[in-house]
Amino acid sequence: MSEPYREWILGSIDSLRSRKARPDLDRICRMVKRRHGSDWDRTRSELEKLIEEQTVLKVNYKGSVSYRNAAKVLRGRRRPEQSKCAVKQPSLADWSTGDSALGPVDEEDHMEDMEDEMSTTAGMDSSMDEEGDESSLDAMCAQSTADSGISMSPITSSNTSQPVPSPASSKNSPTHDALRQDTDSAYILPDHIQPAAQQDTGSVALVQQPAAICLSTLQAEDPLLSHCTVTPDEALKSDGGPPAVPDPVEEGDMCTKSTTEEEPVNNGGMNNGNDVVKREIEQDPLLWSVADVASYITSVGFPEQALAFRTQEIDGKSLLLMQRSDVLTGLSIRLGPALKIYENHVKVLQRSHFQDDSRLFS
DNA sequence: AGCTGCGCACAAC
DNA sequence: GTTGTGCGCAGCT
Repeated sequence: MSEPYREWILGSIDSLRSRKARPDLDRICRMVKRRHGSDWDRTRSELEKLIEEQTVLKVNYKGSVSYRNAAKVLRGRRRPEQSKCAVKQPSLADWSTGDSALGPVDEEDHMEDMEDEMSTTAGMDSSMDEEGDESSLDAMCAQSTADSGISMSPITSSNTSQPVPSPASSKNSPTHDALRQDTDSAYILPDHIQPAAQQDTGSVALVQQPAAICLSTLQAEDPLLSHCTVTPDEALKSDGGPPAVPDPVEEGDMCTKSTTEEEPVNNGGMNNGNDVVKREIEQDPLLWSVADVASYITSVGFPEQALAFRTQEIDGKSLLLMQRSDVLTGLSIRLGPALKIYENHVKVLQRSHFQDDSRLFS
């Protein structure tokens, strides 16, 4: 999609929200048209694209369609109201793992945090079936995941993408969340990415999907991994940072702990997908575009947070200039992932980059 | 007429 | 009690 539209639409949504107006299609299109003169249909189609890539979330709130700026929803302390109505279909899960999105209190340790990050599955709602007048948009419903590290990433494939079911977190009883029925408001996936389990009754199964799903999702959603055929661990571990930098462990845990730790410089097992990642990593981060940065953040296991980087238009230069506080507070991402991203990736990239620079001058 | 601000009620947590 | 949401109304342009 064209960048201006992203800004325009997100800006309109934010603006509408700030004045307590429902950010629905009508208001969004009207505002974009008024502010920027954009054609209504064009705005609508661009909005559709944003929904598809989950920059915008389409929700059903209090019986009407509403749109959310995904980057801001991520920090939501809870999901929109739900469970007010009778359930027609089992929803997949709590989209926000509301409790865990509340703040840093549950970021006490890495394991807990990783469980936390994985504790959210795609929230979906069958209630959207009731809508009949927004044919195109209806097919493009965004899932929301405040905590899932994966499912917020852009969907690039219409037939391979799946929301990432997350391993259950005993702490937050995600199974219960998963079984909670989204009715009044929920984030919805397009049909083509609706997991099969949602179409039957397999909510529990979904929230406990094996790690392999993580890879398929990464492959489907992350261009850098789109060719990947390795295990999730390999995919995640091999790209943890620039060469010669120890790879953080936790990202590997995102999907499975089945592999042993490897040095990231050991690319012996890398496949094409990882080669892509490697090439990008080896490229000077200074040259990275916003998309490159987002892809990198996604590739190291933080697709949800990558969205924040994209939203804040962090390119390679910005990334190398980022300070700890910028990552921790400037991106509106949760403290746990933010700390990991900064300590394990941003800092590492910066160190590597500036070491290279200093070598040049010495 | 259309846009904006906001009090208020509601629901989730 | 806190927070997110948005209806509905009043004021503004």
